[in-house]
This record gives sequence, C-alpha cells and structure tokens, in this order.
Amino acid sequence: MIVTRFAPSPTGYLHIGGLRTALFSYLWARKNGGKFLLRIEDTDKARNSQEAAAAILKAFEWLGLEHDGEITYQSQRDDIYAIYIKQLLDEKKAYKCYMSKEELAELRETQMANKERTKYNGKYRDFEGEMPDDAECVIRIKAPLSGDIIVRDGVKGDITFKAEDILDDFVIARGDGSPTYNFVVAIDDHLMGVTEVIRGDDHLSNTPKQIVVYEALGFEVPKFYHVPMIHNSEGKKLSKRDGATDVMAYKEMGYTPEALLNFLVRLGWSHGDQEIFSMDEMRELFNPKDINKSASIYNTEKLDWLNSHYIKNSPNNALAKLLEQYGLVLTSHDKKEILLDALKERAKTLKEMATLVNEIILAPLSYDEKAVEKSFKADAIEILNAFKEKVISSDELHLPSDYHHLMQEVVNEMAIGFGKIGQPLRVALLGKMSGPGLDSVMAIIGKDETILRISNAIAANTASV
RNA sequence: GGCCCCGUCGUCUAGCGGUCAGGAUCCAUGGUUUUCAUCCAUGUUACAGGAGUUCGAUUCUCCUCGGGGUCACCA
Repeated sequence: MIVTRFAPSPTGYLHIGGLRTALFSYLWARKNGGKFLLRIEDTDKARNSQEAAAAILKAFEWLGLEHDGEITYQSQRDDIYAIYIKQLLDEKKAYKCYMSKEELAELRETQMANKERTKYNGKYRDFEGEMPDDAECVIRIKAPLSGDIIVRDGVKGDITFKAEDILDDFVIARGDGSPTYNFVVAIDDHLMGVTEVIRGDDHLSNTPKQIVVYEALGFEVPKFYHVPMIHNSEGKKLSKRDGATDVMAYKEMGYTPEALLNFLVRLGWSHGDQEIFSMDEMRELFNPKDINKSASIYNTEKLDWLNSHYIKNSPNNALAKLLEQYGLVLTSHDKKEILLDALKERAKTLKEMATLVNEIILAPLSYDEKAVEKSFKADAIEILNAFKEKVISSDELHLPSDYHHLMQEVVNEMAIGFGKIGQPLRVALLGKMSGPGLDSVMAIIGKDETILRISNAIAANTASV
C-alpha cells in the first residue's frame, strides 16, 4: 500500500508551497487507494505554536484535503525516540560527544580559515575514556566516512553524494536529550509506514543524512520525490514576504478551493495539455513521475483565469452558498437565478461577485461623472421618460425579456439605436457605464425600483444638463 | 566558497533524435453584445551559449554561463 504524509512544522500558517506538496502527497495516496497521513513537526518548543498547527488544519478543511488516521505530534514522541537513541548507543552506531559549543565553534573557525569544509572532526567517535555521569554531551551518529550515498529520487533521478563531501557524525540528540530533525524524520516515517516521501527539494541535501539513519536502524528507505521550489518573481525561494502566501488569504480574496488546487496542481506538474482538472480527475491522473524537474515562478494570472472559470461553471445554488462567506445571503432573494446568471460570467473572484451583486441590489449612491457627461444629454432624458412611462403602464413585468420588449418598443417608436436608451438607462440604474444586461438588472430589482431609479437619476442629473 | 539541483514563449507547460517546436495564460487586433465582461477568431514572443556523438539534435555527452537550494545542538 502507498502511504504518503505531509509533515509541516507549525511555525506559521500554511503557505502555497507547503500546500502544493501536501496536495501532491494527498493525490498520490488517493490515486492508489493508500493513506495520506499528517504529522506535526513541533519539536522546537520555542518556535512552534498550537495556533499555527490549528491554522494548518483549518486550511486543510477549507480545501477538503482530508487526511487518514490520527495526527502524529512529534512533541509527544520523545519516549519513542529515546528507545532508538539508546539502541544506536548500545550497538555502538552512535556515541556521546563531549565537545563544548565553544570548542566546536573554534574548530569551525579554524576550518574556515583553512578554507576547509566545516565539519565535526570525530574527536569522540572512538572515545573510550570515562566521563562524569553529569557531563554535558550530545549524541552523534557514526556516519560513513567514505563511499557513496545514492538518493534514488523519483523526480530528479539517481543522485550520488560522496560521503566525504557532505557527511560528518551529525548530532541526533542535543545536550538536553531532545532528538534532532534528521533523526526523528526517519524514525517517524518508518513507524508511520510511509512508503513515499513527496517534499520540497530544499530537503534534497538532508536526504543522505536521513538515509544514514535509516540504514543504522535497519529501516527500509522510502521512495523519495523531491519537488522543485516555487520561486517569486525575483527567482528566489518563495517566502512570507512575497505577498499572499497564506493559503487562507486566498479564501478571503474570493478564490474557490477548486481553482486554487487546480492552479497548484499545474504548477510543476502536468498531464499533457490539460489545464482544467476536477478533484476527481486530479485523483485519477496525478502521478509524481510527471513532476517537472525545474522550479517554477509564482504568478497568479492563471489562478485568476481558473477562478473565473470555476465561478462561471458553478451551479447557482452552490455559488449562493459560497457567497455567504462574503457576507451575501441570497437564499431568500426571489430573483436569485437571474442575478447569479447575470453575474457569474463577469466576476473573477467570489468577493468581486459579492460586490457586483450589491451594486445591483443597492440603488446607486452617486453617478459616475464621466458617464453622466457622456450619455445623459437632453434627448436621453426624453428617452428615459418615455421608457419610464411604459414601465409604469405595464402590468406583467417579471422576466428580463419583459423589460427587453419595452426597451425594444421605445427604440422602435422613437426610431433610435439601442445605445441611445441603453447607456442613459444603465447610468440611471447602476450609476456607471458598465454592468450586466439591463433587462436582467431590471428584472432583478423589479418594476417599482426601476421606476424609482430612473426618476431619481433624472432628478439628480437634470441640473447638470 | 564546498556539495547538490535546474535552464523551451513574460508566466505555467508539452516534447522523450527527424515537429512549420504544440497548448494554456497574459498582451494586441478583429468579431459578437445597448455598455463592460464573457464568448469566438487571428496575431506577436521560446529551445542560454559553445563543442562533441549522429545522416540528423530542443532531445544524448562534455564544457561555459546563468539561476536556485543547502551546508546548525532549526525544521
């Protein structure tokens, strides 16, 4: 069975890059009928917070990425790690190192001065002497001093590291006994049964160290897929300074989960020329072997396009429900269908759509100056009055087509083009020159409101004519 | 600096020795529309550079250049 995991460190909110690797892991597990596990890497008490962990979970919930089983919290597993530390110590695969931080720093300085690679010198690797029981020490693992470490990566291919280039006896337990990252990752992934690790390629250079741990412990090494970074427009690793990288900010801005996920799945991964992927299609088609080898630059143009695509293609009742998150309650509006049909093709985001709805429902508070100047000429008043009279004397006005007929009549009777009535009427109803079809707008606001807005507009703007 | 990864239109990408180098987005133009948007059509723009292998390289190899990542008792 394929088991994948997402293992964030709760130092802040869930960001775009993390979400993408989480999505990839989720999809690959689902595609194979496997499991997608969650592990919170909260061993650094000073930097982690519960709020951050909760924020990550909340983002998962919004996006509908459900994980399997219980969440693993590393902070609760010290007992487990201690067992393996002891095991390695007993098997002489790890040892106590009594070098002080000062001595270590000094060692580094000397190495740097000599332009050598900075690394631990193995001073206590074969130390047999006695030290007081309370002597401060860290635990280091005996890493291979020579030979190759080969990372078999599903994205990049086989990568060979020379042990002498990159390894030293790295610390697996700190002075206070707490285990370090590269050590616990290997243990947790093994204990959780993780078979495939999909993570950012900033972890690539950690992987040889983790392989050392796997091998020391006799664990099977999982399959790795190192996903290239997402870069900002400067070509650097995406960071919190690059604007909206908090996943939940996308909700606030009015993006739908489908659009965001579709956007992310296509960032670094592709399936031929296909651009639009439903969740079902993603789960069906995703395969980490098709992940691109090179980094991509973060750019939201396509996200906007996808978002408007999903809005356009959403059923109205689903849209109405989504819109509630932006303070718009439409369930009781009797012209809900007309309203949503008129606007869903015009909005790039749900937030924008909520604004557009309000611009129709609420009478204009002011009239755009340029619009008035351009289309509110003397003849326009005459045309508007003629149209208003027709509205007043009509009984059955419900559908957009009812209003359209009235407009048509005015156009015919006065022998004018549609633009002659359209523009001033639009300004009267909406206060500006752009917007949805006027017949729809009038059907939505109804007969009385239509009459009122025309009258108000004429009253308000006659003076300036 | 050491080690590692990467390099096709501005951006996301297809390509897996022979293609007019394809799609999407963006942008521009035209059409549709009472306006704007949508929609439709058309168009501009790319294989980082140099050697080599080959009848033939975007594709394989090497070098150069460029970009990125990583080098902790952080994760």
